[in-house]
Amino acid sequence: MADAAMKMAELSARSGVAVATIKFYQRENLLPPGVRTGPNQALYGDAHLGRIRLILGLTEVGGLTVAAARRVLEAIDSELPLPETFEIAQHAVSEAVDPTTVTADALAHVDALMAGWHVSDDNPGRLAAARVFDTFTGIGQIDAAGWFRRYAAAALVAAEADIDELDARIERAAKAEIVVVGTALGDTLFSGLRRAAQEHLSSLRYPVQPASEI
Amino acid sequence: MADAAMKMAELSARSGVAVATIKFYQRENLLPPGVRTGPNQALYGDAHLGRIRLILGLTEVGGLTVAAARRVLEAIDSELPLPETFEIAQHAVSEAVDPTTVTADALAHVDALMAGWHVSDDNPGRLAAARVFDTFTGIGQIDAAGWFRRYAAAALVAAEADIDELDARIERAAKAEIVVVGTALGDTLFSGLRRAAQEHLSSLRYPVQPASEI
DNA sequence: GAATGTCTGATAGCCATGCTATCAGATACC
DNA sequence: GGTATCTGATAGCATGGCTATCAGACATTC
Repeated sequence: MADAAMKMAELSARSGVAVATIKFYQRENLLPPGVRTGPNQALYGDAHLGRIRLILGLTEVGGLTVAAARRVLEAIDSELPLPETFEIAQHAVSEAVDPTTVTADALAHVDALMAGWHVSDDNPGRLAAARVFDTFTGIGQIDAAGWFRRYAAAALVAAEADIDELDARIERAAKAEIVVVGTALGDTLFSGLRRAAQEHLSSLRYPVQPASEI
Repeated sequence: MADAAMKMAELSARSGVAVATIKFYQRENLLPPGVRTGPNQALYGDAHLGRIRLILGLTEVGGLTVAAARRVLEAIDSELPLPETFEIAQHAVSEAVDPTTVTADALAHVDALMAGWHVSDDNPGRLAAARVFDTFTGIGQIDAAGWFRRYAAAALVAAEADIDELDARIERAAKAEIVVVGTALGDTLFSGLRRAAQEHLSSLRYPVQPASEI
């Protein structure tokens, strides 16, 4: 199974992705070209197969657009220092928030939560959190400060787990991949686990009684 | 400002949403019709304004599709018991995961994390988490168990905050709205805060040095 | 050394989503 | 009574993510 060389048809069969779609990924620069063996022949290897699986993970599971996946994959492939790779991944998975659309009040509240954190002003997450704050108050939900504080605590736990995973890798390529994958899939993982935890806690606190009406 | 009655043009101006878009929301049953005062005249109130803001929050900030937002709004409007409303909101914000696409192994791992939790087998979050597990191992990242465990802890913290917010409301309508909004926006909030926490922890652990490379 | 099948890049098309533009007729209101 | 505005209905448009088709170049088998 080591370093199998194959042509397009086999790559398609093994990845479960249609030939036309693989070509689409190549056109979009998500997938490098094969090794050319003639004007219209090329061979693909296990690296291509892995790359396709990574693309599917980012797009289908992580919910990234093709454009975001491209930026993220470029960051992996680059030889940029890790912090830059991290930053690119963060920007790719966070859809841009126009800074002028969030209120100063919301930013102040969010910054208060993150007192003591070293976070740059244009961190995409900071703006996204502030926008959630604005949305909450705009909808008429007030007193969300406690909710926000506890989410910040949860976020810190998750981010520590992320960084520890990063530390556990040695090579830059492995670190870069875990940064990207963790950034993209961490959101999906958390939201899944939160749903499960909600059901668990809800069933504890609101036990289902016969003919209950609340 | 109480219960202002207005026509379409004013509703559009006050919400910042184009008239055609408001009509689109009505067609899609996101927004109830106005109070008809003639064959081609209708009046709208503050409830419509609030509803539009809620729609924008769900779609633009929470990232719901129009179809998902419709399901969620219907759940709010219904007089269903709260647990059902919760469940609808959960399904609406989680894109469906085909249970046959996740491996038994992944489910076993996820279930091990949630040992002691009361979670039904078809909880969408459980399946989503298992799919992330599969994606992780399919990409060649192993030993993610520690990472998963810590995310589960974070999810529990967040879910507790969710349920406490719910308990803080009294009326069903308020509870239903916080359930829906919290479910939809909680993911966005967390992902923002996690990004910020990542930058914070990363800067602590990998201090930027002059000419550092890694 | 041809016949048959497979590969290639390029191009165009398709479908879903989320609006947006236009229309014709009815009403508001000065 | 005349202009501005409202109404629902319908059609159109932009983007994203594929997917189908094509003509021409190999490859493989006999």
